[in-house]
Amino acid sequence: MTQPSAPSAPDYRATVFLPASDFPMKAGLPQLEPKLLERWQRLDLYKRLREDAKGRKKFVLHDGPPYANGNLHIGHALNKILKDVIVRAQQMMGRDAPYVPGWDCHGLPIEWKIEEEYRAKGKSKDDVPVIEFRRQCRAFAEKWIDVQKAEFKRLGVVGDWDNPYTTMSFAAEAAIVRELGKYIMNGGLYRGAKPVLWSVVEKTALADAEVEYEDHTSTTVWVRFPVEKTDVAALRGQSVVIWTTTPWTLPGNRAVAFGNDIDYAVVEVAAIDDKSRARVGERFAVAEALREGVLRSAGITEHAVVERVKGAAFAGTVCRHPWRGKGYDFDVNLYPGDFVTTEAGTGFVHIAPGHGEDDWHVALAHGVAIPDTVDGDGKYYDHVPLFAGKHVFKIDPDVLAALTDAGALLAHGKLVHSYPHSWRSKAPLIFRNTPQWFISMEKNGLRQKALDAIDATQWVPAQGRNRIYAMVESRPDWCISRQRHWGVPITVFVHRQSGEVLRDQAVIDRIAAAVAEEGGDAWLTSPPERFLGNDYAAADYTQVTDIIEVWFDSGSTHAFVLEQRPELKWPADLYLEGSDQHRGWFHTSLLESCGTRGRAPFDAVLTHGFVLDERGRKMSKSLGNVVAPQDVAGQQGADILRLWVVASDYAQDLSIGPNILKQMGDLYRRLRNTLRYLLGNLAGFNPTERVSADELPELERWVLHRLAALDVLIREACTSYDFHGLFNELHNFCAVDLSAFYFDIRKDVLYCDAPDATRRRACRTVLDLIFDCLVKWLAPFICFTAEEAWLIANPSDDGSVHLTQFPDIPASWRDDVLATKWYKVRDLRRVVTGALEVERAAKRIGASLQAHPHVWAPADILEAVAGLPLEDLCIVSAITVHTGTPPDGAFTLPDAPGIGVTVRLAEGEKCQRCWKVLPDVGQHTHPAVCLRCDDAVDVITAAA
RNA sequence: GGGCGUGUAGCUCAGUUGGUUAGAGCAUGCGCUUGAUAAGCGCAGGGUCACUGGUUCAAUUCCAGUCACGCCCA
Repeated sequence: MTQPSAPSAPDYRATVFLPASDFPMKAGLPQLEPKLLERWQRLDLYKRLREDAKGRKKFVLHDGPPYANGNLHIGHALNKILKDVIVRAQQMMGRDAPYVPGWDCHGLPIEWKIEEEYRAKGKSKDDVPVIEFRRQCRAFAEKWIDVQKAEFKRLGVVGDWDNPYTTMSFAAEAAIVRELGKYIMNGGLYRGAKPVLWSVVEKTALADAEVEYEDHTSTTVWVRFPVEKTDVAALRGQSVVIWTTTPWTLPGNRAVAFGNDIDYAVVEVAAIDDKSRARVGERFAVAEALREGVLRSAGITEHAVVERVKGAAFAGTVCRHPWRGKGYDFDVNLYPGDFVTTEAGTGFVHIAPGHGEDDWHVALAHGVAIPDTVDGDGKYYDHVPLFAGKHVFKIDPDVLAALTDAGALLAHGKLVHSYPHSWRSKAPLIFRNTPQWFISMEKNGLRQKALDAIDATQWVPAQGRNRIYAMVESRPDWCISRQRHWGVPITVFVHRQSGEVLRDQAVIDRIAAAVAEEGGDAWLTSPPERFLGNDYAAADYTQVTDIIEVWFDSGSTHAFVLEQRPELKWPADLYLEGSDQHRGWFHTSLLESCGTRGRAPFDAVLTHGFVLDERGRKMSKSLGNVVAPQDVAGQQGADILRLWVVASDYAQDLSIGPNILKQMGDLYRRLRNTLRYLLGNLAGFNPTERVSADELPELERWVLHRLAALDVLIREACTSYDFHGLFNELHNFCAVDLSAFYFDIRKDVLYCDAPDATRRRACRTVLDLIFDCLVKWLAPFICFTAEEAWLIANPSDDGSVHLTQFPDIPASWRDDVLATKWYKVRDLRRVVTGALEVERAAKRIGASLQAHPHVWAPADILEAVAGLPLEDLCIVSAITVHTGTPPDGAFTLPDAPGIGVTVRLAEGEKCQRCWKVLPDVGQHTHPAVCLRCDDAVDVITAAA
């Protein structure tokens, strides 16, 4: 055992260099971060960054605009932090990386909010002038821009917040008008009539993104269509049965579709139950696969199949509309349709060309008239027999009655199924034939240009390419019109006589100039002569009053942001959004740009997944699993949230919740304590202490090698925007290489060597380098903490770690031979450490300095450790190395073959200063110390 | 219902061109230290690699299907 120190043992604590730092262990991020934000504001950091980077190669990440309503949610935070990390990393890798945030301002959700305010006051929006209504929408957007701006800034996102872009600035609106003008001039824009998803509540067509699918109970009907003429003998004078979940579309029926390859049966009814509407002896056709179900639904208990045919046999078949004689006196022809399936129904699909996409295509293909039957409110037009003026959502009983009167109703029922609803009003939608404005996918080869552009783009991760390619390949023409108020007007004049769109660049220029001065209101408030000039008579033209859908706005940001801001460039290096934007912003930006400029507005597109809770579920108020970024920033700090972003694999969906945030807090503490320990041991560090590289001990050179290896990783990861693996590496470096190895070993030197000892100066030289690397590498990630630490090491009124670049690592630091050798050193150390653990468990030692291990090792290991201060590396007071095989009973590890360790107690007494147990303790000038400490105390007292 | 994805320890992530006991860090437990101390060091436990089939001498890895979850579409 060590000698117990005498009660009067001298206290050398004052002569030991313990870490001392103003960098607190406890971060207090919620208090610290706002102060640093103030500092950056005072420094005008964004402007300084631009000045610093002037002339460097640009890196432009173009911000996808969030919608300006409501507070930020965790998805916004993920997106903006990821952007910020990339922008900061590029800047620190030597690029000029400006970042101009933006907002999407027009559109239905804001319009709806304003309408709600009116409704709350018992007023209708129709009571206010359009201009006033638009003014209120604008004010609403402005309010939320301010709120979101503050919330984004709080997360540490650096950018040109004083000068962001918005889609509602007059300049943007004018640019959008000019973009639209390009499609007017090149013929890509056309007016079509087409069934679109329509909300009868909001009285508008809806964009795909505005539609939600929810369960809805529909009335289902099985309807006989009497056959006039057919080649299927058994069916003559009988009927074809259709099934539909939308009885209200029957007045719009103009055809019936069948599947060419489907097997059909003509059945004859033999017996029915008492509730059945079928008639014994009647015949009808139905798909063989659906026969049983149809018969059951119709209450038919016995039947005979009188003929079986392939669907193709129905070609040329003509039916009557069930309401013939009541205003529906037209033929209903049967046509093949590849959308017909045997999954539900009867195998015959009723075709109402104004009420469905498939229906519309069938009508177009066969020259069937496309009737308008329903107005914008959901009421049948006056010209619709039987149902004029009635509402489609209340008409089911009338339709059933009329079908029954006509003897056409075979059966009816109810069905709960997924059905489109408006995302705002939650009301069910209908397909309705409406005049709309489209951008053609084929005119000017837009589709092919877009597909080519997709292949010319780098997609990160690569799967994104397939996703958007499939969409663009199959998408219909782009419907850009909305029958609403809050948006950029579709600035088109249509000739009253010919219906032709006016194509005149001079007119477009006049409109754009007016919009640039007065906003989109100019179109609504000016007399048409202002734009038409003297070349056209206003009386000859009608002015379109629709507005442009918001996706065209945001799809045009490249035109009014990238192209027009001198600090940016077109195309952008990178677009970065959630994976839903394959259908959204990536998609519309691609189309808009390909249609006007022939290529994508980006070179690369990065997508990230969605944020889920810790169990992988969507966040929702009802589940109570929502994590708000404002709460995280306020309770744990924005740096914790930033760490979460960086530690997560954004290529997949991301999880967050209390446990994960706690873990991020733990990881953060390790990083923070590493910085703190570095700062603490660099207290009073003076560059003149530095030791040149060739004087460094091997251990220090090994650390430099690790820094060099990390430097490569950092640059690779930042270049490929792939941070989570890097973050693991950085954290492991701090935990494993530094804290558990280098720092632990060098404590003795740092604390106890004399200040002028080369060994200590070498260590501090390297600590300084580690700190410089680490704080800069971490700066894009934990931007607040990095700044806090940086300012302690580099006090300054106007300095910032964010104005630095990643350190240039000399190539000479890399030493792979040394690294290989030190794997062996650490193998040996692991065996020693393991042996000490056995001693500790047996209560023979406590501190490792009480031990004197004897080590047996193979020649290659011994060669590796030759000349190294093994007792320091193993943190023991003495160590003895033997060649040959270890004795029986020596401690070994399976993965370190040939290395064996036995442990004896170190001989001598405990040095009261450095706590090593050494034979010479007590033989020097100062009492109860070893030789090294004796000298050190001399130096320190002499200096004092 | 269709398209695109994902599923490896409690958590964040590695890994496998198919091949011995599947790794790291964190968390947990135990021990040490008490001169990084609401810190530091060490050791240990913890995984039927979503499930089921198939190919193969051999599958977590390849194939097919199933389930779960997410995004997009209908």
